[in-house]
Amino acid sequence: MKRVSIKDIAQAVGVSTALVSYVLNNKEKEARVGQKIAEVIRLKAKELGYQPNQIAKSLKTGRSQTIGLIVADISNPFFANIARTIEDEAKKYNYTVIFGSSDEAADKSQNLINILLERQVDGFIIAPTEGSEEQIRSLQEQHIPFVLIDRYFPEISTNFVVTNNYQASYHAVKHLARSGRRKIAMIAYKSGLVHMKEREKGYLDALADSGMESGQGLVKEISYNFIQQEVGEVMGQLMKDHPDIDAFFFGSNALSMGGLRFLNRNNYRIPDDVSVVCFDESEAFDLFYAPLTFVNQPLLEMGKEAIRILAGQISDRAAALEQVFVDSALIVRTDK
Amino acid sequence: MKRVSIKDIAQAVGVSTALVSYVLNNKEKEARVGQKIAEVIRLKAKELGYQPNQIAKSLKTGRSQTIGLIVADISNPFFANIARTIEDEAKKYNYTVIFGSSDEAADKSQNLINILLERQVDGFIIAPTEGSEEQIRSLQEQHIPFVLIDRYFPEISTNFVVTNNYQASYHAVKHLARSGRRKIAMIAYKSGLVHMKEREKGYLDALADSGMESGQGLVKEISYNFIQQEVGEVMGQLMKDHPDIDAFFFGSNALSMGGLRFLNRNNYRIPDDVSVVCFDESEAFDLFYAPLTFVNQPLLEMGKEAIRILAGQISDRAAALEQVFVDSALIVRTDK
DNA sequence: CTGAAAGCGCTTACAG
DNA sequence: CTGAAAGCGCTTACAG
Repeated sequence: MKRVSIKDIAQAVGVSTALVSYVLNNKEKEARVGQKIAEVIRLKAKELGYQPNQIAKSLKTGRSQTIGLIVADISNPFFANIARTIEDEAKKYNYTVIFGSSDEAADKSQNLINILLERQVDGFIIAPTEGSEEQIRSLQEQHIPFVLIDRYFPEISTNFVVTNNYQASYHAVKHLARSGRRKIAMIAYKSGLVHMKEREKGYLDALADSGMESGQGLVKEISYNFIQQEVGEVMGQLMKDHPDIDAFFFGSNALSMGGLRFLNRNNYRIPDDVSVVCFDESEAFDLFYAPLTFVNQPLLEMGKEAIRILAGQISDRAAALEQVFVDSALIVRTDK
Repeated sequence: MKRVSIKDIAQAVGVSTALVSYVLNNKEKEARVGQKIAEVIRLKAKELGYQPNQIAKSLKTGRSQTIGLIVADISNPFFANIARTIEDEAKKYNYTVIFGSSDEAADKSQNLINILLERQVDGFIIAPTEGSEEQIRSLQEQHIPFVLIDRYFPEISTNFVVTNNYQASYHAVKHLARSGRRKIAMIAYKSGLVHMKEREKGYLDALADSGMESGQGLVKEISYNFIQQEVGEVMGQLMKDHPDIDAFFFGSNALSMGGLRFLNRNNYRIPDDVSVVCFDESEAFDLFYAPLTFVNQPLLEMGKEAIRILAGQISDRAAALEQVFVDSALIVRTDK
């Protein structure tokens, strides 16, 4: 059962495909198509249940109206939420989104980029993995529009939308210090990526500015692929070496989950034994026995900005780079 | 900067585009292309950094190697996890996935289907919304491959992969009864969709089989769009009307979250005041003060099956329908 | 106001 | 073993 094409309509009405194309794309004025014939064409199109073939359109116009979204893992709530805002925003610009999960692995990222490029996406939104600098540079050389999200490479001039990680982290730790905590540990990812480094830096500076001894030995880095296993070991060791730790700052939502689980299992009470601040929200917090303070990234705003910038780059390759730092809020929760 | 095409390679090597096409698609044997020339072509392709244009390929072959995934909401952990398994499985079959969220609204679903159809997806995986029967029938009439997931329409013969909702629900409630609960309420969605209806039926039958009075008055239905508001009101009213309720069965992950939040806020202790069983897992359970028993759907298996069936339908439109019921496990958690 | 025609980048019989 | 050619479904100058 062949789908109906522009040609079918043209034949049915008795005009050329050119007219049909103009009318169906609302270019009647530019093409000065007759009023009545336009009406007839439109009617026939509806009657036959015509659906434009976007693939054919793309081939001709060089625009697929599709964008590629590469995140670390679509099943991670942080990225799932980002994906949703991007989906909604993209729709407003008439874009459809193809997504892929890189699992923080450069080779998977490269593979995804290739596949999406073959699919002729008009642009990318990418949460770049460690070691993907060359991939990003290559995109740049090919003049393919993209905007990085969540992280970026300081040494490469690109569009990006990220939260102000340093500041968010600094405030979070300052908050702990102000509420009287004197030995604050941080659990982070083992990653050279700027977002994590900035979070660590914010933590360290906040310690220093609060007159605490350098936290160097109190920042622990976990492998992305073994969070659940490593978090327990690492925190266990930390508490053994430093029984006087009185607060934890968790560098991401997955780290928070793992860390809180450890604290629960080992019967550390929050906030009596240790205080906790988490980077990113989790719906799990709502059910936790203690109110949890966390850094709240404005996902909706990030998604909006990313699409806005990308759409701008697509329609004008010469558009100026945009580097957006959005501010995260520290949501302080306490009812004691 | 034009991307390099098959024509560029042909010219550079001095052969026809036909040869290049055959070689690059590994059809040298069928086309009996010369060994050496094949090698030269391959080399030149690599040298020029050739990337096939999948759009052009699609137009010619009528296959986009793309599948459309329609879920209720990609930011819902249940669907985000499904999406991930589908992404991974699809890749194995060389498919790429475009997704969209319907928000359980039939008009959005229709809109998504249209957009994806225009994009020439080879098939769909759909968690159908209430009232989308006609959309599904229409897909069927157009002989477009698809498989429903999570829910289906009993009155329409289609492929689907769903969990055995009735059974899962029945066991869950039986479990509560066996552990001595005598007045079990259920919080469900207001929905005519079979998955929710079956869950309610399983609940009712389990009550009856356990010698409890009909639970009719103890099933409450919440509007999808107002969970957080309604759940509190509804449960508050329930507890007022039936102070002797000693257990709740929550019909979905979002309902569980809302319900548990209500219990927390109102200081009902689990399991001392009320017992709870949830449909679907949530990472929030790990951090909850009490061990939570839940129905665990095998998402990975569901994703695998869905793609397997869809791929089968795509390559053979005449393939027999497949209706898969996977079994969910009741994960009993208790350390008291 | 309208039509004939080229062409987007491929694949694939067909002919030799 | 290889090339010329048609055609997938569109858009868009160009000519009239």
